[in-house]
Amino acid sequence: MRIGELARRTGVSERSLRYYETQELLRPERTPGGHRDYPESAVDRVVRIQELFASGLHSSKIAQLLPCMRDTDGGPSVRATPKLVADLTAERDRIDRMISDLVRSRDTLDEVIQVAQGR
Amino acid sequence: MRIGELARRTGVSERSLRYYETQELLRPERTPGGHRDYPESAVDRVVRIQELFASGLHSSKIAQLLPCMRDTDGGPSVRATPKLVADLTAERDRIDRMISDLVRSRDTLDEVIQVAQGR
DNA sequence: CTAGAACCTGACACCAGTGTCAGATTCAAG
DNA sequence: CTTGAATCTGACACTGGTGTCAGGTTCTAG
Repeated sequence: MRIGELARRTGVSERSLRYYETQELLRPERTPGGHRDYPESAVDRVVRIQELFASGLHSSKIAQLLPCMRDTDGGPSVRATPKLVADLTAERDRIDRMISDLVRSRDTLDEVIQVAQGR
Repeated sequence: MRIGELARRTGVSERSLRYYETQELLRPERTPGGHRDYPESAVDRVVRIQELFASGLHSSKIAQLLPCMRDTDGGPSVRATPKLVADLTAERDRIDRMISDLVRSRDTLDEVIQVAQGR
């Protein structure tokens, strides 16, 4: 599929999809004329990438991580190196802390909203 | 208390504490010589501010939000305007979505870590 | 063949909180 | 008083994913 359709279906801008390619997160085929041609599996992959970006991972970590995920492209999943596992574990813990912050902030907002709306 | 101690106790840099002041998130007293002098309650307040920043709120929203929180300084809490309530509700929903993303990312990382570590 | 939509590359800008440095002033202990 | 630690203001840089624009090429329906 072409970049326009992929953008539409994932909600990610064409600009970002091209950026992902420079970061080696996506490797679309090319038509003879040079247009990008993505496989169907790219949709899921892009959604995953977006989630990981939203979670604060940098593109280089995501690039290392992707080949270790299964169901990415049906391909055999590469096993993460001990170094990468250590990095990912640190990210995991950071995400845990971030979730805690978010929950506290949500509670804070809820309280203010509730107080403001009548009692 | 002085800025150094506040920084130490909250884990927030002095640079950031000064920045918070320009954004009107903190309003410390000043010594005759011009040094900042924070009340004890500033510690909690700074922690809250950090959580809110970490949750993606911008300083202007936080500045509007803070006076509506209770326990901020023992002072009477201002009631949020309908406009502000609408904004905060949108933020709340955004935070909810962010938490969902984070949980999914955490699950992704957990799976890769688990696969890599023996079976 | 042709027109318009879609796509290409490359470049510049932005955001907004934070790090860091420089040079001057204030504070507090001896 | 002196001296070293702490603080002050102001300025510049960075980060890294994304928006946007320009100028050119490819695709596809009629």
